[in-house]
Amino acid sequence: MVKIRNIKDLADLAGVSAGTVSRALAGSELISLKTREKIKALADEHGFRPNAMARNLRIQRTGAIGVLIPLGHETGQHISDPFFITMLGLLADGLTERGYDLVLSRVIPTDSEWLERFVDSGRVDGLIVIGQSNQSSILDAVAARYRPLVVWGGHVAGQVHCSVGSDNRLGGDLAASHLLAQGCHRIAFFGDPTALELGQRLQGCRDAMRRAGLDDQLTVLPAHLVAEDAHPDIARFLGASSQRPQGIVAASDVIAMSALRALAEFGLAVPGDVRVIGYDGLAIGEQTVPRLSTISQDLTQGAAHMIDMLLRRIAGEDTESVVMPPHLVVRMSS
Amino acid sequence: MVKIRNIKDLADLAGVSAGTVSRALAGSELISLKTREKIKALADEHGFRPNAMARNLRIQRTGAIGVLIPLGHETGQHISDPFFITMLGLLADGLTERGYDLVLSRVIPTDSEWLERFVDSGRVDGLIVIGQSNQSSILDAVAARYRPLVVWGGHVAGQVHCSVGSDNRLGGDLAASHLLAQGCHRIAFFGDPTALELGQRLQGCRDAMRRAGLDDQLTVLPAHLVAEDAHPDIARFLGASSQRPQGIVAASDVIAMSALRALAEFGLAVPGDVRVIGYDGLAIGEQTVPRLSTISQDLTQGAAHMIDMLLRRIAGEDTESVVMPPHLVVRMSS
DNA sequence: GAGAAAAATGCAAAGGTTTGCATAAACTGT
DNA sequence: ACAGTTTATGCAAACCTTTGCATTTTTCTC
Repeated sequence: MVKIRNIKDLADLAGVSAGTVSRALAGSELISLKTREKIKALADEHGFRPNAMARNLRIQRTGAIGVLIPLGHETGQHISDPFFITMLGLLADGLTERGYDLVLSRVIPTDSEWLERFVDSGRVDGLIVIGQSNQSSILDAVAARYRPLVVWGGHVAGQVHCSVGSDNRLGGDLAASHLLAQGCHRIAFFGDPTALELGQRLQGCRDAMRRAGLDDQLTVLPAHLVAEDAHPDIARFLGASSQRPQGIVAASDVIAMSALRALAEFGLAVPGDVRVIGYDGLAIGEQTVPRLSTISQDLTQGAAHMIDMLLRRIAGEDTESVVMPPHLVVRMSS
Repeated sequence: MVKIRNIKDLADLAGVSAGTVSRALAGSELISLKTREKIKALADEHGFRPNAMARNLRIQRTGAIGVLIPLGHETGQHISDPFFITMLGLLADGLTERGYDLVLSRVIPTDSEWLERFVDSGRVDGLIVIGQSNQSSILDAVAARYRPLVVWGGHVAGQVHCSVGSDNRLGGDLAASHLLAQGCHRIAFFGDPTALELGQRLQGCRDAMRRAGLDDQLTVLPAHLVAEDAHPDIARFLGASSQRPQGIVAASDVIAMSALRALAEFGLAVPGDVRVIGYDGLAIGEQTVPRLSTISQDLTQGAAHMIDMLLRRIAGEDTESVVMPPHLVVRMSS
């Protein structure tokens, strides 16, 4: 049995031309049902699949979507936030379903060209960036000339790039309002507002505080997103502040977990002494002690939106940014 | 300014041949330094990069490594275990460093061809599979004919595929021995032993129990790996068992988190009433209340090993499986 | 059964690189 | 100034498909 290396080999074997084989394998109606099935059977038998690279070159598409995770506001290199695997899983499934591969790349933006490089490399048909981090202007610059780009994150007026995300400001507002309603006056925000989304969440907290006439009762601790780094900062903060906060709005569920642990170590009861609310609505929040209240974002829908919009952009359409409503989920920590 | 679409355009512009441009951009010594720099400058100026697909076709490599996560023993579709994002991050970094893209795919093995399909698609130069799940025999079958394949997971005698992982049996043994040393007699194992690695961890527990003469004091609760699903099972188990375990060996840190929460809800103190130890050594274990004891595996080293071995396999070398020693990390939960 | 229409297949170009080999240009030494 | 090297560049094949158009084969109609 000869080894079938390409379409030509199979064509010779079947006694037809290469073009016919190509069309037959693609299921083209141009080829008679009889030969079509004969060729398919032959291909199956020899385990032959047309070379993907040659195909890509010819039809001028890679069949791959790049997913980038910029870590601009991260000092550490690690990234263990379950948020990302949740989002990645959803994207991987959705893209596979649509016939695309997912090319993953983490980026620590040291220069301003990290995105250009990827775009120009021609390795993907489109790009999804997860989180703007502090790289909004670069995203805008590239989006101006490169259409198939969709970003998970916040939306601001005048933004050039197309984004999908929850209304972070509203989310922050919901979180702070909830704590205020529970009787907290002094509130602390844990998170680095340099990142666009987190800045918006903080803004939302400010809104709520202002409405309550408690503008000056909000303090900010720019804890790092990275769980392992956040804890010392949080511990120091709780130890130092003479005016201990009565409520904590954490910019993510993972930061909230760090907060829960630090509070436990200080012997403070949650929600008795301090109330805590996270952000993201991850599954892990169900497993904390006490179970974490949070502002949940619908990642399933978000991922679906991103994929849908990206494919439309690849097809040449234009799409508007999407801002989804976040939801307050009250569990045991507040 | 004309648009440079390919090497030929640039060649015409520079007044040289396409071959020269190709070599110049590749930095070949065959081309004089002068022309080399002139061409590079010209390429820069026009933002030109050689077409990746054409390149791939010509040199017969995709420059991509597939990373598959089979979810064979999972009932649910979700997968939020931080283990994966940690591993994925390490792999992404390592592969990027070596000039490879990472193509991610989650697989729910419904038939026996999920792996064949990916291998034969020709979209990648090599494959890393994370976790054997219950698909060991399929991995073996494919490994017999497809060399560039490395698997994260357990190792068993006679195994065909090349694996990298920690000594799960030893790890299970360490965990159980530790609990025994703390005075626990009745021990429960939380995890689905259908998955190869988890089965080995259970085996290790059995070893330790046997040495202590307590073979019959070990019970098994095949909780699902998925955090959100595990909790009800665990709660039911704790509620039902007349002989409540004094120690719990969880097959992963995430399962351990579920256990911690369930115990808290039953009003049981950890480690006072029940001692708990997890497996993986993830960062998240530092953030639980109480901080989680665990068996840690060195994922950084593991990822490095997998990449190294895979590249050697791509180069045609042969490689032996690697079994790394796990380490007992005692924190507050045991 | 001849001619026209329809159906099935073949031909060859195009997609953009890389690279072995051939050729041309620039040197070396005498 | 010339033969002999060395160095720099050009040529064209190869990588493997897909697809518009040309051509052959089949089917149908009268």
